[in-house]
Amino acid sequence: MLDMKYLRENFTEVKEKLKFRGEDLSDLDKFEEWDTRRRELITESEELKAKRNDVSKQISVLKKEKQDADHMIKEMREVGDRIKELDNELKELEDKLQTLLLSVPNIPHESVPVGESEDDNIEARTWGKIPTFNFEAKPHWDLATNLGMVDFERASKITGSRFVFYKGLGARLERALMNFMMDLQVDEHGYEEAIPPYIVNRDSLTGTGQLPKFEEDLFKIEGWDYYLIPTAEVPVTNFYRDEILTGEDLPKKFAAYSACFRSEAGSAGRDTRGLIRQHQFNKIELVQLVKPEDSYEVLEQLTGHAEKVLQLLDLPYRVMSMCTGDLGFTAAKKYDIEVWIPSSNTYREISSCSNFEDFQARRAKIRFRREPNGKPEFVHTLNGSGLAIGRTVAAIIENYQQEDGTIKIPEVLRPYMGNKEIIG
RNA sequence: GGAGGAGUACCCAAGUCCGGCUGAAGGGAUCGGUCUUGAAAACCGACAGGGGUGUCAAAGCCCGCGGGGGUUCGAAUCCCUCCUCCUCCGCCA
Repeated sequence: MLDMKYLRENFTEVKEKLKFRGEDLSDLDKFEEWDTRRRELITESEELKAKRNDVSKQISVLKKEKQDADHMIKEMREVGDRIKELDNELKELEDKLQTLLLSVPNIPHESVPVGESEDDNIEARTWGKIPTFNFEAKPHWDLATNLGMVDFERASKITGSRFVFYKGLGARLERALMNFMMDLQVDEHGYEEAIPPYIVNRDSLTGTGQLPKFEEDLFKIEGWDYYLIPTAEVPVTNFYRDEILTGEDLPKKFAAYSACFRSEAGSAGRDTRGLIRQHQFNKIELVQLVKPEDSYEVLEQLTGHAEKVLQLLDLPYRVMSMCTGDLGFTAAKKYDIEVWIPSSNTYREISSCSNFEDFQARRAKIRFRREPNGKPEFVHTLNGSGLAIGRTVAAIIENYQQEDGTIKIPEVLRPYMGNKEIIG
């Protein structure tokens, strides 16, 4: 959410910057009119309230002295009615204004490349050597199924499409990665370990920006105003919602393990096979709350923390800087980390690291005080996958496959896999 | 699921029956000071906070006693509703 005062004072400039996002901004035109009317209503209502407060005190005195106050009471009754009218109109208007503000995307940072689609994203760097095979690389779903690591067909029977049943060394690999990633982020990068609720309420999803605009992407619990989390970002960022931290509290760094649930509305037919696009997947999520002046430096660090996982697993990847048209609704700046997937001869997103500046903090009212008696300021929030575990499994299976269909286990994972060296 | 109880500021807590100098007491913590070689103790002082409006800035004003609504000239106090927490019973991983 943008700051109302900032929007008021920089209206044309903000509109100009948001244009590059390629989102529909026609509603924004109503802002100035509504904002003006809002302040008119507040002024009139508050003047009357001041009067009422004053006269009520006089009435109190008169009553105590056993004097007549009927005419004042009668007058104040009318004032009260008028206040009620004004406040009703005000509430209606503020609801509309709030809805409007909640649907305006974040302003891109000046370092974000201008562009319309993913084709305009800029490659920031690449790492690792793309493997060459002297045989035809097989897709991970065939390899994993043949090795008894996963069962897609039975998952479909049990639930439906876009679900997977991990078993045997597949389940073990998933669990090994979970522990490996968490140990790295906690022990080496200083994050606090977290396991959040997988079900959250509407306020939390509004705080991080999934609601009100993107309800169709979520699974909702029938009969409740609860939703399955699409990412641990939601419960973890909301940990300090409606709170004021102190300057010394910052930065807050969480590494959270959770399952993630996504309806994948609108991606029918895409990535229908394999582990890439599932309704449910596991993820280690990095979340940081920092002082505003630190957030861009921290974005680089946090992206590095995610990259480190791939480096230790020796999986080739590239880092893409998202252009204005591919930023998403909430981010001011975003890097996607894409891992090499041999069977499709391309890089696929495995992590997304974003700086939201104060966009989420304002929605969720997460603030801090620099000095004991200082004015509260909004923190900056950041997050990034460190990493999506299902996609990491897919990448390992494909990059570490051997001609006979077995999979070499990356060395750093072997302690987590009973010191096995090969799945086969 | 059944029966009770409770939410007041950073923490504890009075006030709620009986609406009006409560414009929220008191204590602790915190911050500043005096004293001291330094510290502790003691004493003195500051301390709702937050939001809104307004303004170059400010003053002023409005709203704030878990959230929302209502009654009233006037609500921490009365009414309705929701949420959270606690105790007991039942059930249960």
